[in-house]
Amino acid sequence: MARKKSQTESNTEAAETARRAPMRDFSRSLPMSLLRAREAVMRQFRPSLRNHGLTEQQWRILRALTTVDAIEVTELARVAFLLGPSLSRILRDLEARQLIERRTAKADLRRAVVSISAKGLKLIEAVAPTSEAIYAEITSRYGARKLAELQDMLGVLERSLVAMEVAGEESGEIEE
Amino acid sequence: MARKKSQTESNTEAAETARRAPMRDFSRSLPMSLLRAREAVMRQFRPSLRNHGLTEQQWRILRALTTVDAIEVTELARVAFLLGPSLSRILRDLEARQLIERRTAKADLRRAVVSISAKGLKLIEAVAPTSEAIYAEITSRYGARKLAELQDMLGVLERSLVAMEVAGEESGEIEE
DNA sequence: CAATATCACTTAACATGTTAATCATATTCC
DNA sequence: GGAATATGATTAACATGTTAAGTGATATTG
Repeated sequence: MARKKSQTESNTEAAETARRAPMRDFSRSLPMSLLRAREAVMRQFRPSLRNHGLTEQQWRILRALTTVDAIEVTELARVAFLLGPSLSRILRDLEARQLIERRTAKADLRRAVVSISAKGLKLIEAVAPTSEAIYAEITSRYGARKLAELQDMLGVLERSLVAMEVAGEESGEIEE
Repeated sequence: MARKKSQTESNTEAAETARRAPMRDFSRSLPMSLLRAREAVMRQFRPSLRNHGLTEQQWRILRALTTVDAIEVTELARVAFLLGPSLSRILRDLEARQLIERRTAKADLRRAVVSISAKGLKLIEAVAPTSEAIYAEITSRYGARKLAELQDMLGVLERSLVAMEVAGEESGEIEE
């Protein structure tokens, strides 16, 4: 875990040292690499979405809804990769803004079925050109082939971790 | 785009169709690939961190602090890849839990300098073995070489987007 | 068929992400 | 030197991430 300073230290000097060569190892961890890469990508999209009054997650949901006639909430959560509570809140807001429509399944009153509204479709169509242009620019800068390869590798990584059971509960907190 | 149902459809059937082959294209976008990969990785670490009363971000901060004697808040934000407001809140909490120490720079009263406390170091040392074991397991499953290659590609992606000015303000919009 | 478990959300509570505004100190420029 | 401006950090406000608990509907079981 990177050697620490040893004895009597001057903090000013240490701060200067840190400014010059700061924590190479730490910032190279896999989670950090993924986080920074994703942030670099999303930084490109956010301003455009914001101009249309949409957050990243709201856009994910509307975008997903354009590819189906209707979909149940749980399935939508899976596809848009959102947790239930987040999705619940966002759907409430999108429904209030009349960008989506929601109704209850007749066969099972527990289930709600969601679909995009005409207004929602119009909004998506307004945003899509810019988004696609940005995506094309990213692809062009990074290289289409390399991009496909990267996504393959990410998919493999994801699948190789699915089987890996969560290792967390080492120290016995068995109760409950 | 996954063929849609054709004519007279019962919504139940449509939902079933979506369950089987849902939105391949959408879930293959780069942001989604990165998000899912990162989530797959973090899912391994979160339970262990949680057992020690730490969130992912709190751990990032403490971990970063172990590699320096002291560091200014802005620099810490850069290294731990957190926005100022998030860091501000987290530092307040970590300070209240006496896991870090904070003091004001003598030369510039605006700047705060943060360092990890003995208690914080002890906590990190308690978490580190499990974290390192998980990281080793991930590396082993995915392959060390492949992992290094993936991180290289992520770094290249990140750097190739830095130059890409944010769309929506085509370098025109100078001030205000 | 009634008690119970399970399921599909939804709410609650707290932590962080994100942008804008604020506050105090530093720096610049006249 | 002092007003204008810039900078470091925090606070505010709102949206989402995350886990736990709640609610109503459906499935299971005895």
